[in-house]
Amino acid sequence: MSRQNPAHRENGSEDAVGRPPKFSRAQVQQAALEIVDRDGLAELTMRTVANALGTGAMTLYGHVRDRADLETLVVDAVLAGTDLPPADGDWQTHVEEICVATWEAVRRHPHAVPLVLNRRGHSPAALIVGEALAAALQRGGLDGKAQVIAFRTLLAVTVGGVEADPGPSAVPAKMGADGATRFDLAFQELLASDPTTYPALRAMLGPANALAPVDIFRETVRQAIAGIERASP
Amino acid sequence: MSRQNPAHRENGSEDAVGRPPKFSRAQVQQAALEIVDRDGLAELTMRTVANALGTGAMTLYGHVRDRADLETLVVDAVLAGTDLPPADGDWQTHVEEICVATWEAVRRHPHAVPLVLNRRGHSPAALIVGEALAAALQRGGLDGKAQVIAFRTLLAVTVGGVEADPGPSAVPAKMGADGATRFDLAFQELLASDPTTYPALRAMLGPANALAPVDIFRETVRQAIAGIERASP
DNA sequence: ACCTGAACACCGTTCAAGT
DNA sequence: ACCTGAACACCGTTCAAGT
Repeated sequence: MSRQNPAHRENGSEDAVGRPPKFSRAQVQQAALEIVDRDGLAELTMRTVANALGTGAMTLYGHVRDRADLETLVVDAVLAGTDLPPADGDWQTHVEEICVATWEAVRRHPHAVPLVLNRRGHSPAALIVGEALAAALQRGGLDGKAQVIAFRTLLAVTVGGVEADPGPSAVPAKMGADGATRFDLAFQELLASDPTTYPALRAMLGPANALAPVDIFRETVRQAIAGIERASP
Repeated sequence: MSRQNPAHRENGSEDAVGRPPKFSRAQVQQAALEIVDRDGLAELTMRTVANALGTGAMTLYGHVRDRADLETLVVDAVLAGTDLPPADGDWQTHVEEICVATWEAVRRHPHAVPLVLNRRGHSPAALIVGEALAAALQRGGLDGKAQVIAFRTLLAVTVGGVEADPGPSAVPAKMGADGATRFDLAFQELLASDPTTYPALRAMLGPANALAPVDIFRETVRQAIAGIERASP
């Protein structure tokens, strides 16, 4: 997992004569994720990560290309936590479980959500999840165009599901650029500040708050799968 | 549009004796969006926006609470560009057109996509789009739980659709924290760098690249609607 | 009331040295 | 070969003045 840049060596493999590196890229990854989970996104810094590893900021550049690479490392750690289900049973259930497992993995790290949205395309772990999803759709008999559409629908539903409701994030000590309150809360606040308009939105508030997030998400995935089946019966 | 913080006065309404403000919040919004579109996200700065308006950075704080508020202003401008369709014809087509219109509005500002993902919950313009979508679903006879699920599905598909393929962004002069290459490109690069694994993903590359982004997106919306219909016939 | 420069406490990253 | 402090060119924002 997470071998991002071939130019950076993995682990303690000292080639030639020099000293072995003080720590591995995996340790950088773990330290970064811990900081994000514990202190929030705004605290993720070259300096804070280096400090957690007991070195100076510049030492990180032996393991990480730049700040974007560090962020990718965090995203990769989050997505690597996806508990992919075995490929048995009907393909519909299999697809559903893959999406829910991915959603749950991201939800375990609410502070990392903005990073996941922006950098999942660079994460090798995202490839593994994507491959599982694509294979499940193949197993369902979809091919070519139908498979591409279905793949994009399910990816969009999963990513969009995380984005809309990234989970209860403890208010970070220092507010990140992404804001302390997440979408749903902010949305409801906005709605509350203008109580005369938006009747259709307001009518949904009651039913929405009566449902558990995971149930809402699972149902959106089921509806997506139903739509896929109907398109390719 | 975009009255975010009641503490900040709109436009040139000088109350009492003092001098009138040199510019309006709307002008800040326009200047910020222009910078994002032209120079990319990394160039959006209190100082660059202020400079575009011919003042010092601190003057912005009369119109904007902080940097996050400035970003919300950009998001609001993007979403306010949504060309909402009239509410006639069948509700399915109406819903489809709302989603496509939203997707197109965001796609007109590819550099702003990360901002939209992170801050749409704070945008009044997002409320307007959401209300239109909710009303269309009501018109389709959905109510309570079914409406909430359908709303979340369509929102997820739209947001996720933008995220997965935010459109061709001219390489910014200075690369932003979000990276110059967008998801799809990065993903294909990653895939190409490991040509032995991920057969199911690789099998989709051909069909995927043969389809126009808008066609893919429209089809995912149609499938989502089909799934909604099946759940609430 | 509104504007604004100076200054503060940060960033990511380059550079030039250390061992 | 690997590490690292100093330094550079930035940030967002506070503060204390200006008019």
